[in-house]
Amino acid sequence: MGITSELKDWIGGSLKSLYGQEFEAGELTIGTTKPEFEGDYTLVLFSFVKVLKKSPEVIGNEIGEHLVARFPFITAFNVIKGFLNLTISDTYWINFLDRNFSNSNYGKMPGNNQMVVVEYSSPNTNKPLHLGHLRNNFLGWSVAELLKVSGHNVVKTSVLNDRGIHICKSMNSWLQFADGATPDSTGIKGDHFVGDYYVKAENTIKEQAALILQSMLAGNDTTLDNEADQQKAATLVSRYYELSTTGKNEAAEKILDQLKEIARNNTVFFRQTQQMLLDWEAGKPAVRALWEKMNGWVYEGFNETYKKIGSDFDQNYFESETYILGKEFVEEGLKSGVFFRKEDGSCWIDLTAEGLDEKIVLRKDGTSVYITQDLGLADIKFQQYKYDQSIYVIADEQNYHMKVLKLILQKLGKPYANGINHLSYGLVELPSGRMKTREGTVVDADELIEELKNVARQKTEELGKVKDFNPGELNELYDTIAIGALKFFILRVDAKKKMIFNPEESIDFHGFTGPFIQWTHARIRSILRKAEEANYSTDKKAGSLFPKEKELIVLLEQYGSVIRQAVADFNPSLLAIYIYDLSKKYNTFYAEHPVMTAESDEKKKLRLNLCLLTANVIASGMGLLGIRVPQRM
RNA sequence: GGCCCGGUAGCUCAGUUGAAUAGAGCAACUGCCUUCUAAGCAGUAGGUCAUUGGUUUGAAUCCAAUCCGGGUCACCA
Repeated sequence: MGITSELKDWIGGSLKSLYGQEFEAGELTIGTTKPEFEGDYTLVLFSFVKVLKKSPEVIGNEIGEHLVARFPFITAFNVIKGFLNLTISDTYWINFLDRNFSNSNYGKMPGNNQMVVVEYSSPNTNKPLHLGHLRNNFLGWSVAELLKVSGHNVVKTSVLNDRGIHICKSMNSWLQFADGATPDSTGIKGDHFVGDYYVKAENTIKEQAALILQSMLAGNDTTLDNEADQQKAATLVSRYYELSTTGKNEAAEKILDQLKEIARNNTVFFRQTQQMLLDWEAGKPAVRALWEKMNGWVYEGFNETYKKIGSDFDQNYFESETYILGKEFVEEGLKSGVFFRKEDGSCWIDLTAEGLDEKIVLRKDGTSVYITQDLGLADIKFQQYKYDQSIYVIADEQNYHMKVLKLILQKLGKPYANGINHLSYGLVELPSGRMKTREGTVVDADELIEELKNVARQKTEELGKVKDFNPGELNELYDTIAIGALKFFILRVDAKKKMIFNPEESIDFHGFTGPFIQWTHARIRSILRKAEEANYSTDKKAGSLFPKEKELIVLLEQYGSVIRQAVADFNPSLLAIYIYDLSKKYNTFYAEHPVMTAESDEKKKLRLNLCLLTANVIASGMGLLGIRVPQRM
């Protein structure tokens, strides 16, 4: 189970027999001993002082003596201030290493029959994936793997946002500007190809809107095609002039924004796009065919990128199929009084008692809104998988939405509501702030990976350690390093926090990075290959450990508890940090102790086992982050 | 404005449910490759943990207030 919980058991036993007091495991604070003190693990004594009415020194000595007398694996103790430092015997650690060095399942937990659905990625089909999507993909994939390794059954799902006004913009743009061009005819990757037409659409709307705005400000509103807009615009324009002539520029700006919005909605291009959406909903064959064709291009592009970054899904849901869902929920909610209908026919839920607002669940025209669709999808997922937990990997912009989703399902008395969890992650920002598609400040996923591959190639050629690799092997290595650098860079930071990506400084290959860990692994493999060539083997067992050897084993022993913590918190960064610490520790050990030329056979054997277990834990841990480790680099 | 999240070294980030002198990497400086891969190791320097007050044997961590930054409160998804 892990040395820490074992120690807690032992200490709990000592406390009971010494003082007749029961303590819960949570009441015992145990951590690794700071390097400047003697010992391996440390118990904090302050919390016992009040209950036991003795000084920490006395308590520490009494517990220490009791433990040393009862457990041969605890060989020594010392009490400094309020801390009891315990030394675990070398034999304990050597035995641990013996038991696990060749255990290929080290760190894995047995199955627990829990079903977990993880929804992640969920892109729009009108533009290629960018850095923000990557964080989502890496997190979702890694959390799913962490759940698997800790014994859960996992289904990875994705919702493709494949319909809506944004998709129609790309379609309309393609019709007007493409002249029949396709990804094949141009050689452009499908998702980028469609994304380019989306950008063209936005630019067209912007240009047309600018003209309309100009004309509105000149007092000419005939370009607006309905009276309501004309009146609204006229009022806003006069207010705008009023504010700007009296120097209230900030308020005037806000009015101008509203006018811009009206102008956008009145452009010919936008009107056409709206009509297209209506035609799509009516099932007009030509529009549907175009829609399918263009989405097909995007999927081809996505699949290529997914393959490159290692994302995979057991089940795809399509918004074009789910957007009508959830209406039966509304009926059900109205009947049970959880929802109510307003005069205009729209349906709502009142969440003010929970400190939230009223939330609409059905439009007055009877169509579903976002939250309604999600209610329906949650239900479909449950029917399909009978999940114990359903995890949504979604950016923290949607914290409120997810809170509402769970709350509504709870109010409707759905048994699966409590299993809904939001893995909320912060946005990836540039030093200049948020990435914006409209402003072209988005870091494209494919381009970024290509750049990193180039850096990997350059660096590898410089070092010249794999000159015998063939082109295929080299390409695979560059992929491994580039994706490793990128994934580690993103996964090493706490998902909840927003992170800043600086494209100038780009992603490093030294220090606290993926390539450093990959290189450490390659370095270990190199030793292990040498040992294999030498056909080395012995039955001799070492009897004692050097500090660097012991520290490494102590760290290796913690792998399982790190995984448990990472799963419990849905937080792969704990694992990333751990693997880095382990690599760092190994390199320190490496610099101090030779393996193949060790001072004795038993030391050589011990260190080879240490190398093997370290390599296995690095490979397995990196695997859980979705990062491959090379044999050589 | 209501609600939510954040503020730790020049920069990017750690800091489990409060515990010993707040840690890494990058950038700067010093050593170390005829010995298992130097994408490394060892070391130096760098901090008013946003501010103020409180709780506690003990606070970066908990509480309150203030300041700064972000998100959200759509018949968009």
